[in-house]
Amino acid sequence: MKNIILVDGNNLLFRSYYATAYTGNFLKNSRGFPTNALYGFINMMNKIIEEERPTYIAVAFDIGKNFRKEKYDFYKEGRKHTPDELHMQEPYARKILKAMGIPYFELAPYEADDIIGTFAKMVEEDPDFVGTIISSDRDLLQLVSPQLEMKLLKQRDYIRYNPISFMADYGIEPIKIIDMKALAGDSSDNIPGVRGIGEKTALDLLQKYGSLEGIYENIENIKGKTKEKLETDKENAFMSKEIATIYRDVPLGIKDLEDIKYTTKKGEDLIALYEELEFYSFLKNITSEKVVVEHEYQILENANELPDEPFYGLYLESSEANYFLADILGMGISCKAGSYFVKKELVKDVLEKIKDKDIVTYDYKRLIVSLKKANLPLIKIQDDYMIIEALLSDSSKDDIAYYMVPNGYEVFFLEDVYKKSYGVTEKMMKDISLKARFLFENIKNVKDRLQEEEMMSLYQDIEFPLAPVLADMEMAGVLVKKEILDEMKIEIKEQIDNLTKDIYELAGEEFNIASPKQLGEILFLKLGLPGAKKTTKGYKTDVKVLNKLIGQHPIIEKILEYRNVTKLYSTYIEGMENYIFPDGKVHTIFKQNFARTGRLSSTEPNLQNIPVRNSEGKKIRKAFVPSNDEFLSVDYSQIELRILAHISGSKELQEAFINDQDIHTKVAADMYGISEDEVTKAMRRTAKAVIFGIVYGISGFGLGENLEISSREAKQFINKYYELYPGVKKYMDSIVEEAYSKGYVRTLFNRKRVIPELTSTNFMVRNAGERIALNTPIQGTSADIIKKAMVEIAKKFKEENIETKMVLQVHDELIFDVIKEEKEKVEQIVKDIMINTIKLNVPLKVSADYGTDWYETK
DNA sequence: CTCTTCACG
DNA sequence: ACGTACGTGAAGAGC
Repeated sequence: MKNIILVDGNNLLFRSYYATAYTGNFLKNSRGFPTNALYGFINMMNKIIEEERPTYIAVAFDIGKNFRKEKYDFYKEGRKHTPDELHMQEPYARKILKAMGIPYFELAPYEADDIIGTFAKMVEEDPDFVGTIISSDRDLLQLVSPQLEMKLLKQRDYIRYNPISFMADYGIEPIKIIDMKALAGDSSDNIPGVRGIGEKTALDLLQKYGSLEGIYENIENIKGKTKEKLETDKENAFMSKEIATIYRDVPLGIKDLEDIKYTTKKGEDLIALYEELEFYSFLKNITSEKVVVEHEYQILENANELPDEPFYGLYLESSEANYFLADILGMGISCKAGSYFVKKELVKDVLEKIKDKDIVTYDYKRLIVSLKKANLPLIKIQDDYMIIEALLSDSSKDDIAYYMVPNGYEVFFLEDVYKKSYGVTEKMMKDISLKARFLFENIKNVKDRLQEEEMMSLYQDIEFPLAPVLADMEMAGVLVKKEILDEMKIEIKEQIDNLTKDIYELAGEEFNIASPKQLGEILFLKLGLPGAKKTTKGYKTDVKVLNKLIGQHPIIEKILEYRNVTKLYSTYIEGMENYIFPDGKVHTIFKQNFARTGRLSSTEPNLQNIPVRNSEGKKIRKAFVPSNDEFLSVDYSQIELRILAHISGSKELQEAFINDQDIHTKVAADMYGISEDEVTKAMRRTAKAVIFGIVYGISGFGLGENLEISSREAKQFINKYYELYPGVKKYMDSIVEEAYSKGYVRTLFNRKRVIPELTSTNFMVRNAGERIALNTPIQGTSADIIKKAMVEIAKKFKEENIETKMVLQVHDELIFDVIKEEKEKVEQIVKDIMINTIKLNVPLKVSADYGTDWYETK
């Protein structure tokens, strides 16, 4: 099959330019020549080649006069003139394509769309071809056909349309895009359409009457204003249709599609261009493409064969992602003298031999659990490459292959390793030893970078020592009483059955209540309830929507209850039972370096989202019981707010914490201008919502939704808060400004988060970036503090020979499985460390609770 | 495989 | 005028 790719070159170049242009200070080479558009353009072309694997390709550009504009003066009127900085880059886009071996076309008076249209026609005349059009311009959707898809580029990703998916989204055939433009017009091209008719009405009309012509033939069946509008602007409609129609017979001067066959070309011309533009990263990619790291290794037969050296790279490969279920596939060891594959049977001897040496590994926590599980000796490790890379890179990956493959170390990705069920192949042994070699060769480099980024202390004092602490917590596990879950199961099953029956009766038919699509149709079509909100697929039926409908129909409350109980049933009862190991415990896996703020996350099962807010759901916690005598839960009170008080320097806020006031009551009193004993529950609730919202960068609208008040009122609350706490407002403004200028923010412990959203041209995405800038230092510092406390607690427990186990962390809370003789001592140590692990300008406060199951704890 | 919904801090 | 609170993980539906 011949795969053809048709690229809208102008569109890609424009998008790349505007992606970074708004700052006014974008990429230039050392001679001041702007290169920002080209940089993005090359990136996109490389990605297209890599992802689409074209066998035929053409890029189309606009050039010179344009026949639509010649005929209709207003066409594309009001468009800003192409900025000089972009104009200068245009010829280079052509040169680069030529050097890449990618044919491009431009021909006045036609536009890029018409050129693509012409190729589309040629594709349809040859059944051997299939292909994809690439652009963010929706006009081109009219060319979608059974042979030709379109990748419609969006801000961050894209949607792929074929005739079927297009029909599903729009309810009309792709070619009818033309008729839609004829009716709704297009403000970006200044196509008038019919005044007063937008996309929604246009689609409705087209779904009914098929085409623009069909609509006017049936004009008598159309009522009211719409009819009037259609009659007034009939001429405009047909003219708009003409303008929107892509021309498909551009004289391109090629024989057939064989003329645009693609053959990779990355020769000297391209190198020269990259050098001129100073695109060193691209240069490295094309030159390093040939540089595949050669790798020799030995299969170790005896531990004595391993040379005695001071420093080794060690990599352990598991048979699956969850290391509590996995087996050891083998181990790689690398040192100056060479690289070795160590089979499972020999791991023990090798570990004995190197136990006092310097060792760097990848995923220390996995190593500890895997060795322990296989009854192998645990050895001391100096560094964990995975943790270091996670601190350094913007998106963390738990698969070492992501760091190796781009550098020429050719290994399988874990996804593939875990798929293989036919034992340890030669390729796998090679890969495993190569991974160890990669660690050996590159650890110095990443540690230097860590030093440059000033995160060495974060790594050495917190993240690295935390890995074995988490390993111990995971291995300790939490005991779950299956009998209790089973009891609840029976009870809840009955509730579900009853609710199902009631709902069917109230709806007048049977349907899948768990399907938002079917439920939406029942509620809003069949029962005709008001307030329908559409998503792309159907109606929204989430809690917010349903809550607004309470009182309108008795089915609503039943559905809410149904949602409650089925969630409990499938996620927390059945779901939890599936994770219980033969020892009667669940062993969650904490992801240490995944969350962008530095928080932990918990998986298989997630023990950080066990119900607590709702009294029915909270009962699940009765099933979690201590292995020793009691649970102790110690949580920080309002840690994020205390951090805000500290880093913002707000004197008012700090004082409130220093005086140990109830912060929500205090803020409520200030906001309403009354004394604290006059504050009602509702006032406190409002203040609390405002305080939380501030930390997240909320808008008046958002707070209004949350409190069910008007946006205007909500905005007034927010302004009042800023007035009372000017330090907070100042912090918010300055951290956002700093984030824009540096491109990243940091926590108190120097953890860094790059925020690419801030460079987006999209208003929405940029706003989200600002909120991230605001929130990350707060959430992240809180994560740093509790991580540090955990390390210190584990250390102290060890020193004092305490056998009580720390078992869970839930962001601002630590849970211990306590031996009763150690109770007082443990509580003292934990509280003391949590409070004093860092000195802020405000005191930290904790509260402790005991229980014989998790339900009783608090 | 993506979307929607809902559980937690 | 935009579209509307940060950070997660799991389950079910439906393509």
